Amino acid sequence: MEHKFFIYNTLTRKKEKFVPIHNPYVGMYVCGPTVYGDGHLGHARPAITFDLLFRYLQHLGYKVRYVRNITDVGHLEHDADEGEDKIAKKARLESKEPMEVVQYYLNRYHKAMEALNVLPPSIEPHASGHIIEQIEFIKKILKSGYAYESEGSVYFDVEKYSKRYNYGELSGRNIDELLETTRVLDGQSEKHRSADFALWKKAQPEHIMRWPSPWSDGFPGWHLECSTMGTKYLGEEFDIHGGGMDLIFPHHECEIAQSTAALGHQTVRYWMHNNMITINGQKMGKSLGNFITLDEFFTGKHDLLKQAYSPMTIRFFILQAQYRSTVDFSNEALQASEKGMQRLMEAYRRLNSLTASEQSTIDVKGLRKSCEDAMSDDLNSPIVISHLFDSVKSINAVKDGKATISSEDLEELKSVFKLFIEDILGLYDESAIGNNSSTEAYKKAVDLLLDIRMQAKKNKDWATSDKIRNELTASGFTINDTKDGFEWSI
RNA sequence: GGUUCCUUGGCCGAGUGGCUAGGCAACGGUCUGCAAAACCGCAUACAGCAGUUCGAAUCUGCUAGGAACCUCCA
Repeated sequence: MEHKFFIYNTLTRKKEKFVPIHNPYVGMYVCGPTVYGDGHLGHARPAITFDLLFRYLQHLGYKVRYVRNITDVGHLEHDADEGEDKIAKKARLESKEPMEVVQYYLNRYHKAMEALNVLPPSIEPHASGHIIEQIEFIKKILKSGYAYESEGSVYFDVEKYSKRYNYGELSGRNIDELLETTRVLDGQSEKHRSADFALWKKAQPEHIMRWPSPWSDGFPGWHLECSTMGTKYLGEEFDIHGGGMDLIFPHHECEIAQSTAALGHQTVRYWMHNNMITINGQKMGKSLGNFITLDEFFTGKHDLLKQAYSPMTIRFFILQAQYRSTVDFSNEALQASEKGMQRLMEAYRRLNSLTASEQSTIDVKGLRKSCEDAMSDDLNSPIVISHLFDSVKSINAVKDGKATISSEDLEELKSVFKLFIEDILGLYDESAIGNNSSTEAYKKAVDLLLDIRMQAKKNKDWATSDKIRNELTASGFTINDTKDGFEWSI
């Protein structure tokens, strides 16, 4: 299998040709959500970006194992010394078991992801389910000498590590500066340096999420789960690791350090990072309090939203930007996406009612390759969409009788549209009506009404024809007359 | 303060040296009983200044504005 698929590697800061380690198998790991709150628009971005990657890799013929973790141990809220993890805190506030909180938000996350047509990953490991593995991982780092125990906690020794390896290579941070600016630590701290990070944290008495370990009853550090679970399920070396750009430092930098310290080599070939979604030019984030949850988008219930936006509108909106660009949220932009997507899906539907002719006056041949080239250029979904829109014009021209299409070209166009719209971009027709026997009957009934209207039109009985159209419109249907008939949708 | 990055027409958003992005909106027109849909036409955009070049939105420098990371964050 040989493909020219280029992806931007954060580690080298350039686009590189994708070559899997164990062709045709591909391992990809993506940082998933910390489940202590509802998912917001920002969470949709990596989910959709890496869903696009997952789908495209499969289209290219790779056998992909996609691992997306669930962080349910909770990252530390503030400085480690006064640490209380987010899930424990939320649990206390809501008087619930931590795992009850986790389950609640995880269910809601899954529901939102399903609505966005994000395929479930192959494995969705929980950090809390891999405490033993994480402890073993810490032991390896201790054994290699890059960690130290202090007051029941274990910390990673960044300075020592940086003498042999390159701490900061992913984020472009200068280790000397990092160490320089963090040199002053009061003697009370357990950490030798503040640049050091926790691998194991001793739990305070009030800390309810805790597990036994050789060092103390406590919990694993924030970065460890990804190193541990990534290598557990994908091997000591795997192809792709993804996540949001805000995770580059310190999260992914620490991951590289941990894995390298434990195993003696790096584990990840290609690091991919999606950019942020902004709101008024500023990052949408939990800590900034300027986020809009996915449910709020779906229902339109938020002060900043002028209307509800369907899951597919959100998905299309995100796919209209390349994943490494920021996307600025605004009602105008979302409305433009909604309209545009409707036009695209309308044309896709129309494809099934086109009549083929002997010859084509439109050009269909280049489309498949153009779309593939765009996808292969670091997942350039906006270019794919622009190519599809070019074909929308052709489809409409045929529909209007201003152009013709051969049956061969029509089949090709249908095939390419299905492939890119449904299989790769993961868009589905939200206004499509199912195909079971009851909807068949319902469709026939609507068709019958509109046939009667056509008859009335022929007789210039505008009162009857307008009545039928108006009543149906009032019930939520959209009726469009065509050259020699009608189209309807709901 | 340090590191990195961004600034494209009314809005969103591709493009990284010469050749059309695309979508939405607006405007004009065609079609139509009306409406809708569709189609056609339409913006000589690239933050500012200077430089490199036969030629720059695209390279270099400076200026202005903005962002991300440096602390949990997708």
